[in-house]
Amino acid sequence: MIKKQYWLFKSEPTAYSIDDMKKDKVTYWDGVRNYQARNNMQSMQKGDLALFHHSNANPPGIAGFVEICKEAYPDDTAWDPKSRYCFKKSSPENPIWYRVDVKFVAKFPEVLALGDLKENRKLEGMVLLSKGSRLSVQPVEKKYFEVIRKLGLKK
DNA sequence: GCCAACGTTGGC
DNA sequence: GCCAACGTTGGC
Repeated sequence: MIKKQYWLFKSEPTAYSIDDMKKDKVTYWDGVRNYQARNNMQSMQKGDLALFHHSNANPPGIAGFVEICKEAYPDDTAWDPKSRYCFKKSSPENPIWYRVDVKFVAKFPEVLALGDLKENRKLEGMVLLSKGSRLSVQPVEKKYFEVIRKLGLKK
């Protein structure tokens, strides 16, 4: 049994929100063009859980969570010249970029606003809350994940 | 819309 | 391999 890991995805709700996720049930998380985020995706294992964060939203915050249902595989939008995510150095022989499939698990009744999370002392030290944290795919420690899951589902 | 923080690019 | 310039992210 491999130990379960926890993650966080950021998404702009105007582009793809938790409601889209809920409607689609399963989606592939593509378009990631940042090496650190990619490395995180390659570390994901089937069954891992990931928080779903709304960025550039009002308010920004965590809207629910999802489960990884397919591990990293090449993101073919990277060498599709028609894709807005096209990346010239990428090709089927040398994919560079990867994506994972995720499955909807839960939408929190209310978004957990970033401002409130920052004031929660149980979440001190969480990557998302550190200043200037722009990474779009982040690891989350289990203790933080559990605190957030409880906060989100309790309301 | 501003701007701080961070990543990437490219000249040297 | 340094680092300045530039682009992007994302909270506010």
